[in-house]
Amino acid sequence: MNSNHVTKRIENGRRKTAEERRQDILEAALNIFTQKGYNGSTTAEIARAASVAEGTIFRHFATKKEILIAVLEPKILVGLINLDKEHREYTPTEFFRCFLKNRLELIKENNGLFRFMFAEAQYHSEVREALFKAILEQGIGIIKPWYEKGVEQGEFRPLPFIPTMRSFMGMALFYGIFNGAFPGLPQEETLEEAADQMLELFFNGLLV
Amino acid sequence: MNSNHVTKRIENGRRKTAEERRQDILEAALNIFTQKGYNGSTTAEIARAASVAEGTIFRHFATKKEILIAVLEPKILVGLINLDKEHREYTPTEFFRCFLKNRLELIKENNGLFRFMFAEAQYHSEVREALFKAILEQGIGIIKPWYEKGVEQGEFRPLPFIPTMRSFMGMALFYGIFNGAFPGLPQEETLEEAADQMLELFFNGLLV
DNA sequence: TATAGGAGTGAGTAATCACTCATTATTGAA
DNA sequence: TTCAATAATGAGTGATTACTCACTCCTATA
Repeated sequence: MNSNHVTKRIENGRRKTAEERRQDILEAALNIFTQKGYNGSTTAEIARAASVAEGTIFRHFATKKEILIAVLEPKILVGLINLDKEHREYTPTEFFRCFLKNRLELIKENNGLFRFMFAEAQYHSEVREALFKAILEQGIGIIKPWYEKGVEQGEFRPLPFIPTMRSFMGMALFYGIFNGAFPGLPQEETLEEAADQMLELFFNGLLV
Repeated sequence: MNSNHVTKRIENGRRKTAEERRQDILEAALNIFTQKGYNGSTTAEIARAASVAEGTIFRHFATKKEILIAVLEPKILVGLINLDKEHREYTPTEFFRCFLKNRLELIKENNGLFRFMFAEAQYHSEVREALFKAILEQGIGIIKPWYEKGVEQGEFRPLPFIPTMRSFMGMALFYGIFNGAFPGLPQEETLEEAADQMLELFFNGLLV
């Protein structure tokens, strides 16, 4: 007996479009996923959070895993920083400063998402490969040209690129992701200060 | 009808002790957990991997979650490095070199475990808190005295400790954990070389 | 040798899961 | 207004889950 059927409407009385419903579900799924992990979340829970019936979910996505992919797909490609807005002549050093601050902001704003992505990358090869590709693209595609420019101009020492980039990314990710995971970690600094301290070490090292 | 009952024995014909069985189960559980995650693993699977009946598991552990805790408990405390074996007069710089190599080896040997711990820390507060405590103990308890000694002796610049330590740990963890997760990452170096390159950057910085 | 009790077993259980589908609601076009 | 197409629904389904328990096996002691 399916008698009390009332489809939800938005203000102007229009029923939501299929695309809007899809987005509702994805948004709810991301929320639940980041809280409980993929395997710890149920489709019933996601449906409740999205205010739709469980069956509706499977009208928009064939399987639960398809939701996971659809959730991460647009998020994983957020590699493009808007360095270009000023666009005028960065020195390589300035580029690194700007890039780091940009990444730290991004990670801070999407903290749960980032932690979730790295966690699930272990268990889902699709996620792992997409994330791997994104990291490489940022590292090789964006950073490397600036790094080489810095070396050519005599601004940077000619250290091997991959290990240097890996250390740089490690600093940023550990600050952004783990600080979010362990909110008790002693950290008085603002994001701006944290970036400056990281850069001070990265550029000049610990030794006198 | 439970008629074909044959308890397994080890070489000398003795039945395993309760403690030995417990360890079998923990070892099997760690294997399964690191492959599929906590929620992705089933007690039936763990039992099969440990060559015991599913019921046996629940004679040794009250719940599945208790297995998780028992698996990680001894692993999480592996903070004590054996720097002391030579024991003679490290300079602070030498300490950092030795500590880093030691940690990289540890992470490499227990790669799946480390990734699993960080992943599950998100979803289980017990794991999170234990891990958090271990990180703090290593950072504050082990590294800090050496760091301060280095500053006093004029070997290190007086940078703020927490951000510096965080960057240091970030480099090490990102190398150890993510390199294990993304085996395709370009990395020709041995662990020894990787450590040296990390230290070169950490001590002297990128700028000329 | 007899026996008490701990260790081990695996079929059974209630709960929960992802997913289905018959039915109803809502739409835009004719 | 009618109607065909599409969207939404939620009870239902078979599979799977963590966990139980009645029972058997094993061993240490007397």
